[in-house]
Amino acid sequence: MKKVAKITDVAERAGVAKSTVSNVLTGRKFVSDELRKKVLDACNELDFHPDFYASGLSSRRSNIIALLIESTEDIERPFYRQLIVSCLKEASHFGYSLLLYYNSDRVKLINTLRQGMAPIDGALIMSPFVYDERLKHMESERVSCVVLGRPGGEHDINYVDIDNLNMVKTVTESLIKAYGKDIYLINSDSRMTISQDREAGFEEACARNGIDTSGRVFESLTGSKTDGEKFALQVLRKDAVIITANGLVASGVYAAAAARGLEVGKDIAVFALGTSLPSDTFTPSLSYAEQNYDVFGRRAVQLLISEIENGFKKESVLLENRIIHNMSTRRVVEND
Amino acid sequence: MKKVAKITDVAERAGVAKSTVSNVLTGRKFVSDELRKKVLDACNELDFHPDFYASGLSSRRSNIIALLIESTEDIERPFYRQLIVSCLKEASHFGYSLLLYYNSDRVKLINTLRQGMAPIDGALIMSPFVYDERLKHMESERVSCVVLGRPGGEHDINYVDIDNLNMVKTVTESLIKAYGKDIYLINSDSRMTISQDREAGFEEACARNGIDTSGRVFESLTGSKTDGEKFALQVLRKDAVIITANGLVASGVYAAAAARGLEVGKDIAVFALGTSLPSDTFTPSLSYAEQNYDVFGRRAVQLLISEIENGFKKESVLLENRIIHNMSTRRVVEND
DNA sequence: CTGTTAGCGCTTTCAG
DNA sequence: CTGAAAGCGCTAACAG
Repeated sequence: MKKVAKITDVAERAGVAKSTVSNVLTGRKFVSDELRKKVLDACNELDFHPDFYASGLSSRRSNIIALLIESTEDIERPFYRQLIVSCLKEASHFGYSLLLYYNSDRVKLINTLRQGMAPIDGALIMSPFVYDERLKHMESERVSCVVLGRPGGEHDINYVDIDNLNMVKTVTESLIKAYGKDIYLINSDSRMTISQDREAGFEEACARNGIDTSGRVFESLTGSKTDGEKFALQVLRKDAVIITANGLVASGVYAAAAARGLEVGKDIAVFALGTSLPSDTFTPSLSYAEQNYDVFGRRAVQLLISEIENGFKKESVLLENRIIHNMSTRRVVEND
Repeated sequence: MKKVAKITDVAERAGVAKSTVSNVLTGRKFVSDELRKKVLDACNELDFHPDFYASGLSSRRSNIIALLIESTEDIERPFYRQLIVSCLKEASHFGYSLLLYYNSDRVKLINTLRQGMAPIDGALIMSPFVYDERLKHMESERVSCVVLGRPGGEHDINYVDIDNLNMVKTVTESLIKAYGKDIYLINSDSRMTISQDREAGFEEACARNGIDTSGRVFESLTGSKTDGEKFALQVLRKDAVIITANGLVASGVYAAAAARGLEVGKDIAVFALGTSLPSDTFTPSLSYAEQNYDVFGRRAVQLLISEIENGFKKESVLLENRIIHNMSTRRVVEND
């Protein structure tokens, strides 16, 4: 039964001081090549591996970042699934691992941000947390944080968000120009800030074109094909435009159009503000806004790691979506 | 500038011994209700939170489990995205968080399994790791592990896998019975064990029905619609059966069928061994095997946590997929 | 650049 | 149940 080597053993074997071993391991102080090699050799010979807890107890560094998710969120959504993967990739790229917390108890989640409470150098948090006063009361004694989404008010916390408002505004305007003023929005859960931003963009564009939006915005809580079909059947006529929150809802609109004998793209327009279904699984191909959740996660991680390694500097990020016009809004393209 | 409370402060405030505080916090020894309350109150008043590193250094427990992913794996695959989410949900359910490691260096990944190398109580590892001899050489000094996928040979490590072989065998047999012997498999990357298992199942069923499989198995490395269309066009005739690795490839087969003037379900059969596209986005609806990656991850986590908390006990798991026959294999249903 | 030493904050032991 | 004390294994400060 061989014992596990510790830093003392390595020092002894290499014939150097304990601190020298520590210095070559952490790289925080220069050590001559000769000694460095001796130390490294000794480490190999003894199959030495530093202890995480012990080094963390002194250095307070773990090379781990956390992603905090409140379990009221539906983590099965494509958004989260993509986000987690993107964050993981980017974190790994910088030599960090990603620790996922998923809890219904926000207090627990927030407490995890305290220095030393969890083995993390920093954390990615979702925007609702920012409103929590507890977060304010621990400004000084918490780890680095970056917020995902739009935080309300002023905070000394960096954030990353997608510019939903301007995206929807742009889309709405170009659709009105190509198809006219009979335009509708089938939005998702209005409690989500993303829905609020989207609706605001829609309203702004309509206002500019003298369109009264009452009766023009629907809320689909399920985000399902059924909902899309149901709402579309209520309003669909020639030259109508329907903007949907996602691809599934759009597929319902397609079904409604078929039922009404209207040709998508030619008679009516359909645009999805986000979709996890490939646009060419639709006939005619669906126009949509590319939800770049990938860069969303990546930029957030970059911001966080920069803050961990170089200290805080105010530098939040607003990302633009790419708008893809396919055959379901063909008049827009033909206009150009 | 208030200082952060430590266990000594709590003890002082509660008027008890340091060890008593520790005992109520860890729950490892009985403490009278009276004292327990005093301690808990003191914790609240002082806003005390135990230090992760310090308690880990003594107790060697973190309530964190890891998922190790080699970065040669394409983590964007639906499999991984679902797996991560399922593991996270299940881990949280038991009060654990999930730490994700994603690295190209397998040695580093394996070293992470050593006791104390990382703040983890156990780890989920992918099957390729198991073949690594380094893993064997550290049996005694590693954390608890559960393998995801089929490990070769005998190991004293529990694993969870999906029974792909029998699933494909069953599907193949019932398709032959309903449509005849002109059957094909468009498989995915043959280096993946899942592909091997699937091909084996296909071969077994064919052998039993006196079918020579040469020229009947295609390998689609891209798993794309294009590939499905390409291969299907080579072999598609009336009464042909094509089993595909996924839904995208199946959509290519649908396209090929249309080009040939063959009606899916009636003239030919299409079956997807897995698909991330909802089957009703296909017309006619696609038959498929439900890839239950969700229970896959959950069972693995359950196994791991049981091992962490109750010690190792040989109890691996083989999961069955549910086979869903829709309109694209309608003769199978009509046969019944 | 080296080597000693003092912690880091908690758990555990053991005699009272 | 208490209280003192001995670690856990490493980092960091400081005198050489």
